[in-house]
Amino acid sequence: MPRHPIADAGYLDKLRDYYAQNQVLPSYAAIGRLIGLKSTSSVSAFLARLKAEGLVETTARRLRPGQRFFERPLMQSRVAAGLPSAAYDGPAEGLAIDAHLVRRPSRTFLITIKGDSMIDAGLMPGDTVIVEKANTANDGAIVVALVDDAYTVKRLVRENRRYVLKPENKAYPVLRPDALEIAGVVVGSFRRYQ
Amino acid sequence: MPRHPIADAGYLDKLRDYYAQNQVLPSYAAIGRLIGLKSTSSVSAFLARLKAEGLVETTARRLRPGQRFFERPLMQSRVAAGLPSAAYDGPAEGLAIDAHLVRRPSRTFLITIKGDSMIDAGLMPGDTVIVEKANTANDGAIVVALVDDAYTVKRLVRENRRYVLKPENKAYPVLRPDALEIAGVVVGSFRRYQ
DNA sequence: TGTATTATCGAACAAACGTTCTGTTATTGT
DNA sequence: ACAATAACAGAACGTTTGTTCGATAATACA
Repeated sequence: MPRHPIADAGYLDKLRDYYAQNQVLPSYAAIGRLIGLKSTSSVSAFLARLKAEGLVETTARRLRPGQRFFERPLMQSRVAAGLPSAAYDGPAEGLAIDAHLVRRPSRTFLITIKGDSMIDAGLMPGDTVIVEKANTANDGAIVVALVDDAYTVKRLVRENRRYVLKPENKAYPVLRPDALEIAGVVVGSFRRYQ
Repeated sequence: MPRHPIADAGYLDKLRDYYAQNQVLPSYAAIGRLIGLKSTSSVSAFLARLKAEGLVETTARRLRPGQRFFERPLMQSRVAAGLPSAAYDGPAEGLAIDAHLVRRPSRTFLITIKGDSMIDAGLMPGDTVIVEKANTANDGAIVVALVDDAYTVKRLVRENRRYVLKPENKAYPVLRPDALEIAGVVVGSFRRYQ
């Protein structure tokens, strides 16, 4: 009795809302209560549909969001009409941002940018960079290096046979420390206004 | 028998990594396997410690991440000695990225920066800006405006008696649209490398 | 040394879990 | 009008869940 031909869309929205607020998916019974299904078998069928679409997965009897679960319309520059309502009124972006930026939490730390030596790379004073701990890094990567007991964020560049630390600001000189100790690789950055 | 005085730090790391990869917390038995505890009662005790610190919560028999679960250690520029190992200093300086950047989830959406018109403000092509929906904005704020059916990110500046949209790149002209419709205010931005 | 304290294990257990099967009702297509 | 289909409810089920209790061993402190 398909009362709502494609009610799944609305159901999914509610599931996403719940996850955004709780960082957990509810039990089948709770999902039923949430979206208005009285039987867990109905929930099971509903979830089977979502599974087929890659929206959720089950591993070891544990329901979890699938790849597509977090897909949401990112605003495009071009817009047909109206205001950004496709932005999905639910509070899900927060977690998406975190997962997007932090891949390995246990190896990740943050450093606040001091000064404008990396400004041409778009790193302004006060910005926070996301760093993954590492002892080595590729040529051209932005790294956090330990120089004179202070962390410094610079671009690692190969110069002849050695690596040097290059600021992204012509007003600053290239650093050629005797011992170059790398603390980590910058994998992202963020900033808040005001 | 405290074989590891503060082993919880390492345990927590593993939990966080697991969550980052799976978007779900494992069952008690699986947590035991993950961190090396053979009894679910040990896991229960371990989790009780995390609960006391606000790192996880339990609602209706369902384990979920707490507020502090997503905090990342924030390093200081100056470092006394050694590498950043401060992963678990109790209430250490930590920052939950999503909560930091997204204050009002229901009014927040994201836009990807196209072009280099805001590069002097540190917004590079490909950066994502976090936008709070609003119809008005303060003088000097970076806003998302609707100009010719396209979203554009510019700085809102008062010029005589009207507001204009000022790029942060001298190569671009100031926009003086007849009708200035503001979609939202940029409250933050982030970028991922590679 | 002796006594708390803490971290862990092992086992027992009721509650909750998700699956599966059967039956009912509404819609769709012919 | 009638079969086929789809969405759902309800009940039965074996499994898994997380809690709790008692016991053990290692450290910390007096």
